[in-house]
Amino acid sequence: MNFKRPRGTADILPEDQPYWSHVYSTARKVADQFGYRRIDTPTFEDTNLFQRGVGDETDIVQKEMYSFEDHGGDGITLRPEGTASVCRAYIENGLHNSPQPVRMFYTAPMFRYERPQAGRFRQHHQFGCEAIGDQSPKVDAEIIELGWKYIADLGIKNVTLRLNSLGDPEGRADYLSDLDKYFRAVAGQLPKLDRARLDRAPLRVLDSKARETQALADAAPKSVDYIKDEAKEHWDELLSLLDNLKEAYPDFSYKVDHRLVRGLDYYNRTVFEYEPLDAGGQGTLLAGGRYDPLIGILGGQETPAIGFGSGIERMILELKKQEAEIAPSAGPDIVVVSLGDAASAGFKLATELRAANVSTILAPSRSMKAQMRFANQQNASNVVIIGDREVENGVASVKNLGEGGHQAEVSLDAASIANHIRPVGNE
RNA sequence: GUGGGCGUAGUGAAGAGGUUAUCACGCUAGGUUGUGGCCCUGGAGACGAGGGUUCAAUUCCCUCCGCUCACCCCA
Repeated sequence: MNFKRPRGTADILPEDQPYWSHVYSTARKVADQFGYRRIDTPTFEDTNLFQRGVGDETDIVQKEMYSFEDHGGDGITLRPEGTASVCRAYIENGLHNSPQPVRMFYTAPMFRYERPQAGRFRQHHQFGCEAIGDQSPKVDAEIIELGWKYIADLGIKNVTLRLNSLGDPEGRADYLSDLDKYFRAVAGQLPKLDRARLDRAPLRVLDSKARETQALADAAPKSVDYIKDEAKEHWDELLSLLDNLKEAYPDFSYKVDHRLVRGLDYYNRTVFEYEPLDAGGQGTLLAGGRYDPLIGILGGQETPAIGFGSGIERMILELKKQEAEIAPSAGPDIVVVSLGDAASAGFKLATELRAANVSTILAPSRSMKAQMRFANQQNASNVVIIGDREVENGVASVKNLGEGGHQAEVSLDAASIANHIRPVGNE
């Protein structure tokens, strides 16, 4: 009986790692440019944190959490998303005593019990950013800009930004009741699925994929027409800030989409989503919004906040789809090829080279030809060949594996050799 | 949870109701024990599981399992 990885999980093999390091290093670099500092929180948390934070009624909490009781009887859940944990950490560590807003980012695995499909897994990874402690629309714009720059710097093209405002909870009742009224009136034209949705989550009817519904949803009451006062000012200012972004990012554009709603309960006001133009099913690359009520819900003092999460697997899928150029992982500086009795001298030399910070792999004990082939497959820049002849004369043959294949005899010591090697294609 | 598609070496494919299941790439050993990429030769490695039909099934049928895509939902 062979073991298999659990459903919905993936082995990220060495050959795939160049994509992952590209995404991680870009995320880190962009976060850095915006002054977001890394935070790491535990992989598992108190189950109640997510029930309260994400929302008891959401699908995530209802049917997708990996929850269990530990040996001490505590309710534990593998984190299904990042925001609740970051807010918990903000409260628990008294980060409201730091200069506000507190800007933080994370990259971490998330766990949801789902049926896997393209771009969806039971364990997936997210890069997320959160700005906590500032209600200004400038922070909304900043977070949206950060997401834009991240995607652009990754090398992903043809992405659209959609955004919407859900207003504040107090003002939302009117909108929800009008929306409900509207859909009830045309319920006969809705597919069965959407009629069911109308009962449990009227907002979700808006982003239905059914053609019949979409036409009706387009004409439905719009959230942005209902928001007023501060929420309205906030929204208008955000839009004008976003318009300004076009100067710095010529490709930047956004579309207000009143059908954009988000599945997590904690959002208010701004919500947004980045998606490839030709997105199929699981298209969303990055999504987020403002969640001013959340920290209060979790027991902290009312603190405005906004953030986003983005799926790393989905970014990589899109990079591959767009055939983006990714730097391949580098081969070693040196492969040491040793013959017969010189093997121990070869091992010693490899050690000395590494001590001199030259990346060095020892070729396996095979024929000369096989060792050379090995060096080539490792993508090595140089081989150092030592046989009995070299050991006797205290030298080593250093050969560059580029086009010319220049070879020279060098004194058999790490310093001389390190001094003599070149990268491939730069002789 | 619902619905579609698919299960042959590591990967991608071919195959027939009946002796050693084919090909390519990859892996590995060599091509007279000192020079890689190309080329040549050899080797290892597979019919998802269980039942049924049949003299005979990897091939036909059923069930299960797995993978995959879509819906739901979401990154």
